Amino acid sequence: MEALARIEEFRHGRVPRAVRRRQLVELGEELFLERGFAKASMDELARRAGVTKPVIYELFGSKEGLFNACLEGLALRLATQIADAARAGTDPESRLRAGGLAFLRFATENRVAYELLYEGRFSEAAAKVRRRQATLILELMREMAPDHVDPRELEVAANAVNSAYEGVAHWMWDHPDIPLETLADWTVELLLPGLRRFT
Amino acid sequence: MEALARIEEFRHGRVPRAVRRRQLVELGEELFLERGFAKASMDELARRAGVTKPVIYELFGSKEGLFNACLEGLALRLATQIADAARAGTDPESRLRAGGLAFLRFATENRVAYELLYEGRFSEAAAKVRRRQATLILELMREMAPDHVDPRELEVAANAVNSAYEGVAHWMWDHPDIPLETLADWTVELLLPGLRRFT
DNA sequence: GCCGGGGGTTACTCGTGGTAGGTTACTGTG
DNA sequence: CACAGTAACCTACCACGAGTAACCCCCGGC
Repeated sequence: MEALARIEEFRHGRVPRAVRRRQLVELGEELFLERGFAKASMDELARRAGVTKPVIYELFGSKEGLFNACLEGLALRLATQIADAARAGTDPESRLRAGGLAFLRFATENRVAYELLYEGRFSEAAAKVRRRQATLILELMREMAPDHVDPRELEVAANAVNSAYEGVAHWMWDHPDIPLETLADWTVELLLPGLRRFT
Repeated sequence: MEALARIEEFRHGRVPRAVRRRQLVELGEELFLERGFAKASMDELARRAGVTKPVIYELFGSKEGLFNACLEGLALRLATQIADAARAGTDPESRLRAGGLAFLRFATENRVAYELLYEGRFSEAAAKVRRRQATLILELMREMAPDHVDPRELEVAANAVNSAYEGVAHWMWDHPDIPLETLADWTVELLLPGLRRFT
């Protein structure tokens, strides 16, 4: 902290790599959130950071590289919020309920950020995040599942559950009048019966 | 047919708007499938069509406009295949089974096309296609649903089902060893119990 | 024969991702 | 204290792609 403060005082705005990197990721996140990936310009980021482009390219290699770095934090926040909520429950139903609710809450409170996560399927970053999410759900399910279930089938179910919640989130954005909790309940009621086999 | 053939003979490659339009949509579809939206260049499309860019812009207004036009056909094919399959069944279970299977089949046989449909959530076209798909499922469900169910809840369920199948399709691409029919069965078994309330 | 308009082209602008090569400020070493 | 060496940074550019203004040319109808 105090070390950072001292470092920030470098004359001429000159700053160590690590610090500049963090600053750019932060400003980049803002910019991507405002404009989306395609319309965000590296020139503008450079302007906002009071730096020139080669600095950014030195640190991140490419626009996609910067994008990946910016998604890191977002994806982590999402994953931990869901995991924490789900693992607070003990029985399968309460875990699904809590996890789903946490996800929908995240989706409302960070709508733009969440949309950003899934912008551009071609971005390898987005695909990775998607997989990570599904894996997390898979882990959570595995913790409750008996041994005799086909692991492949469990995997498919985890993916389906993940995507189903995504779909619900999209619907939710178009219908803000329906309370989030109601939506979470509906989704649980839809998915839970089919999930009982895995518990 | 014969009228078209006569028209194609126009000297200097000069051709009526409607014909040029169809040709460009066809070539555009190819190009987008090859390169994806972002990396497909209008200059190249123009080259391939043996035409210059202003012609394209005259007909479609913008790159997104062309993209929309190209998605039209794809989305239509997808929707009709699912609808036909689903409506062939009589009871809810067989309809879900048939519809889901049709979707997964489409996803395998037209993988690139399908990915294209969902590339770029910001593309209004993609969002529209997504909504249309969900609406189709909703229609199919409504045909079997009793009167007492909350229409909102039904809508949410339709979206969830749609997205769940999307997720399964993605998993499928990463695991080609699992037969499509098995996957379809698993998905039905996962979703059907929760859907019985709506029948 | 002339003229109106549909179909097409040339030749640009402007913005943006990306880079080569030079410059400045700080740091450790004799 | 001079003097590398290096980390941070900048100027000035390139290539390329979306989109456009202004012009052309050929055909059918009068």
